[in-house]
Amino acid sequence: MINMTLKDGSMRQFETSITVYEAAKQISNRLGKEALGGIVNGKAVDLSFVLTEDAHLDIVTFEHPVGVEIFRHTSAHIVAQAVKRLYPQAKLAIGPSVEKGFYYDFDVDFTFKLEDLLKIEVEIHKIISEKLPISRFELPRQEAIQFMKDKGESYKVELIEDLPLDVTISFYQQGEFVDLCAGPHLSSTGDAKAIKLLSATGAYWRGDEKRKMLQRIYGVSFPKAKMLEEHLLLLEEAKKRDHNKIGREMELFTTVDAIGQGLPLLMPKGAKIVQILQRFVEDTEEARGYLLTKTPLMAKSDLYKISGHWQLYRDGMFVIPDGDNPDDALALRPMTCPFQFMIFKAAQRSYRDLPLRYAETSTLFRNESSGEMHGLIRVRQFTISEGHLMVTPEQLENEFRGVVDLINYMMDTLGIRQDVSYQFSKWDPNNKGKYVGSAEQWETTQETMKNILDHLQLNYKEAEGEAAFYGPKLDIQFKNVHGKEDTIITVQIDFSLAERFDMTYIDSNGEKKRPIVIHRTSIGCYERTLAMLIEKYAGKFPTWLAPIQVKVLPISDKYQAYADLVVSKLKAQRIRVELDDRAEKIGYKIREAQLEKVPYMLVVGQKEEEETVVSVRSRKEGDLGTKTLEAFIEQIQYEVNNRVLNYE
RNA sequence: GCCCACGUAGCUCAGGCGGCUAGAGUGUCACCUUGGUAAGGUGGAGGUCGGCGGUUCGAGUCCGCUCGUGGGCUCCA
Repeated sequence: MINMTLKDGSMRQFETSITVYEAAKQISNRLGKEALGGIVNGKAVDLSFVLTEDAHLDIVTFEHPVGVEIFRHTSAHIVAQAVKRLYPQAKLAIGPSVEKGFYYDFDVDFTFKLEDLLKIEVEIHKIISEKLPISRFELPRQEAIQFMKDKGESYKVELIEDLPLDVTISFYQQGEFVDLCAGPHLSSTGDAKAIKLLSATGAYWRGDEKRKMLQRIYGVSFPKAKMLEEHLLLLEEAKKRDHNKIGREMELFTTVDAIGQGLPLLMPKGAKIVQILQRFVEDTEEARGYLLTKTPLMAKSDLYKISGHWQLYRDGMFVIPDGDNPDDALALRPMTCPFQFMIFKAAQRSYRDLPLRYAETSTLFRNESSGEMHGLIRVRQFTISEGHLMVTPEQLENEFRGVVDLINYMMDTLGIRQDVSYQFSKWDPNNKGKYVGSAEQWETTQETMKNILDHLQLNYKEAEGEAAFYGPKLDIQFKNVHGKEDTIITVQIDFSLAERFDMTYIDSNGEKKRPIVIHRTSIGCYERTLAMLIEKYAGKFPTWLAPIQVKVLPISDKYQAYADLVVSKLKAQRIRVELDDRAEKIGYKIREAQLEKVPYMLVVGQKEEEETVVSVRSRKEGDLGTKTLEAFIEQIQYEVNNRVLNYE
């Protein structure tokens, strides 16, 4: 008799040893049909895993993340099998399940074109219909290495050699195809059902750009064809919110070949939104004790040599030669820190002056590599709500909290707080050359930061090797419509640069001390934030952010004079208004205004003129009936002053 | 920087196995219509098919290079 504790806490007894699959069938018919694998005492296993003793058992289906992983991982193996059949010389690298599906990397002496993917898909469907049983076997380390050597799979050999000595080395076989894999997997290739290949791209072996570029095939898979169709439809829908598409359609920004990559132009409507955000940010920061600075956009190399940028970040900077002497070069600034540090240093500071909080709406330049630019999200010139706080060690935690509070306020005001995730970005101790400062400094700073984050009860994930070169970061991440994650806001604690810049303050004992620096942004960079807002609201911005808040639509040109009066009264109240006085019918004008995503339309005709009112139509709710202009102005001002959010 | 896909009118796109004067919708302009809550009608203008070079009797179409856009890799706000 063995006892299994199920995930709902109930207990189940089985006569003798039994496979996970049989157990699932006995628990329920449905579970037997849908089971993809199991979790036994926290460890994911195949359906064929034999239960021999008491344990916690969780049967996983496609509704469980582990089930999805098993499913997608097997899909990757099927892709690899298909590729090996069509291109026997292809060498296998790795093929994991990832958030958006799965991929498999191959070393081939050509590149996969779209038409190759189609051929591979045909072979995949063959393999699925062959219903090949998938079985697991284990080999001792040396035999495993020899086994893969014999097959000419040099990448697999490298992988095995790098495995920890105590780990069990397992393989999975389906038909003629064998792959090194920890598993678990489905029981048969027939269970993989609906696999779709999405793209072929290049990817460096082990993510190292100095090593060989392999060919990666991305795909996605589901247990039912219908689920796959729905998923593909969802991807299409998401692309309709793409800030690149909406931003260009709504004339928020554009790009021009002759100006260059990563250098978007904000058009009047986009610039208006950024201006609104910037005013809001600067006012809020001032209210919270920040001092505004305005510093140069470029500096001599001397400055960057002190900060470490010249040594560690030179590839990322635009360097401007100055005469014949390379030592006299200027560089456009990639960060504001050294400039604000110099302001700190421009006077003798006392502990009574701290904390000093500097803020600047700062334009930065970063020479991103050419394949990196993306709409407004990755650009070469951007403007960030930058700031640095110089604090004493005692003030650090409180000031850090203050920064997080400011950030939360910003995110709440924009309505995006529930859409972000927190990441604690740490250094990579195995790559010390990328950073300034000692290992001890890094470890203690990270510990300090971790404590603060824990006190703040932020639900963060840790990311090694993601720190800035001068310190660990709290990164606030958001995902774009393609599911790609980017940092929108960041806070960093820096124990290094104060030393490099010889920044000091006099403490209460009259001794010189180094301040701790908090690098932070309150709303991130305006271009990227705008991109995120476009995608968040699909262009239907809240009234306070909408570049055009009201469109006045006269029924005909007989009411032009009244329409002009309405427009001028709104303008006098600083409401952003446009007049559509084209000789078109009202239905047509409404349709256009609606497609332009203007929050309010005011229809004016004979009735309105006689009664001196306006007919209000909202983007969201349609016809709202007539109101006096004063009442409408009051309503819109309420929305603007309170920064009312809307989700449509 | 590397890999994949793409670049045709202001915008969205069709076409393309090399062959008359390159199409549509939408926008824009003119005229008619003066209207009541998501598209009224007619007509006109607008393109050296991203750029440069090559193959050819002939290139928007084929080839090479280049610029740009989108998606990945490395990197990063």
